[in-house]
Amino acid sequence: MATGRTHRPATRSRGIPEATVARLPLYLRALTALSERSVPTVSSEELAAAAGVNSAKLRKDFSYLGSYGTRGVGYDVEYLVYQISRELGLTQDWPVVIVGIGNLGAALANYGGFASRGFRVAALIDADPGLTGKPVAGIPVQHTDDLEKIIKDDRVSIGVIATPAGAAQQVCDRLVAAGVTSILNFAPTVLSVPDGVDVRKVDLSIELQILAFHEQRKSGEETAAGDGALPAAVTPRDDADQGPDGDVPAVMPA
Amino acid sequence: MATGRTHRPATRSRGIPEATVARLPLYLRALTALSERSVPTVSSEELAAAAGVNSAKLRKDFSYLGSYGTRGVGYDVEYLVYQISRELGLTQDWPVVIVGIGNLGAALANYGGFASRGFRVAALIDADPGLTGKPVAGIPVQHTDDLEKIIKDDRVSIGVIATPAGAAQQVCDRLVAAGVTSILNFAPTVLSVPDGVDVRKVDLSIELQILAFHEQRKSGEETAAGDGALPAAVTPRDDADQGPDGDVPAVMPA
DNA sequence: CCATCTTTGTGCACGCGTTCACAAAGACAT
DNA sequence: ATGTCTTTGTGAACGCGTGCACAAAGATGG
Repeated sequence: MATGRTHRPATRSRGIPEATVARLPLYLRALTALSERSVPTVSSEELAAAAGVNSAKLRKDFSYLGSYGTRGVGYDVEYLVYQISRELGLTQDWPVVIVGIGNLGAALANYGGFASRGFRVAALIDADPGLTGKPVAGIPVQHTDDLEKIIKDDRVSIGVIATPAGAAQQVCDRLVAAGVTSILNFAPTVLSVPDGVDVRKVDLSIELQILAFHEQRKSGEETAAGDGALPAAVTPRDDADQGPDGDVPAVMPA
Repeated sequence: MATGRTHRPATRSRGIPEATVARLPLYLRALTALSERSVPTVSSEELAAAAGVNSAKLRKDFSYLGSYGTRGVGYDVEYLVYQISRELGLTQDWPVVIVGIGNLGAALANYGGFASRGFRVAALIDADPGLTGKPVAGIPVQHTDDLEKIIKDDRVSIGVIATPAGAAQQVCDRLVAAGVTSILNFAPTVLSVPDGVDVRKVDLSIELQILAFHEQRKSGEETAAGDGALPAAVTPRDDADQGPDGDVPAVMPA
């Protein structure tokens, strides 16, 4: 039933791998910086360093777009900026609605990176009548009742959900029903959407927990002689009374 | 030189795959919800549906932690909550500092999901002297000058960077020098960190661009007879004057 | 105690993504 | 025109992640 699918499974639209698509914005950012410094060309090695990836990976990524480099020279910065922008669809206008204007929603509305690349905040929507009409980031907040009308009038296809978890699925359903086919979800919930709708999630809590996992590993490495690596800069956190398997919780399985 | 590495390459600490670690918080969230409804046990099928993943994947994920299920019955909810929490390191206290108290930093400070699972906002730090002392989310903002002291006094090992892009690398360097070994980066920049330091990034702009890519694909599918899927609900966006390869940019490569 | 039924745990195969390593291609100097 | 030097583009191998499909394990009922 495709509930909560985040990365798309294997639809790979025209041959550009999903992993490559996810890196294109990174390259674009690095290239834009070079462009502003009027750098004419760049080698895969330099650009890869700027984007924080392997140079072979970068070359293979670009090879999916076509042969835009010149051997012995590198890539033309301006040309590549245009090609990647076009491939990502950033040469057109993407109206975006943000639903849920709390702390996070307001921060997103104020975020400059939005407007920079083809994205335009078409509307801010919140369920709180007290907010209706109040400007946030220069845009008046509209009430949830008008959600469908806003989506349709402005032909919005991308929605950002920044509501509490409890409201997210309902908002999502309404967005999709009104015609939104891409959703960026900040609410800590798994969203169910029909086929043909893309969902990407940004989950602060999950990221922190992943960091905590690795952090814990760095601290407690008593048992099992180290498998190499783990060189320096490890604060030796003294109170490591967290037995690797010792104590049992109050509750036991039947 | 390991610059800007996000997912760790292949260090796989004790056999738990990175992909599994990334899903554990998802399972934990679903299990916590079940726990609050006093559900005693859950099958892999049910839990997988709640977490939005394949049931076989979930079972394999759990198998890396050990054999915590009972065949014919399922998994004990409370026990699994504890085991996953322990594995993720959430049974201990993780002091976190947030650097950069702008719109986003303030939103993060107010985010409840922080405190819920072992994470504690130890300090808010900003370079603006005008902010120093002012409470945000009930915590007084401290000045960047005291960053090192705060990190060391509170034994902080996780830092959240919510500064503008220009300041991020510098803040990162100071955090790392002071002893932070895990960083969650919200600034749109590639961070360079020494080995042994984990960086995860949350980049709104990148997520939107990935969505735009797929959105563009949904709209313009003139050439190349569809490879199946893509059934309905596609707004037929009329003005598709974006030739798949036709027009050339103003700037051409040499 | 045995049969049946449910659900876990996992062997296996497949596909995607990454990386190495190198041949091909072009720039540039002589 | 020829040779050298740089850098791209990619074939091939490898490893990780995913999902199928099934045997093993235990619960449950007679």
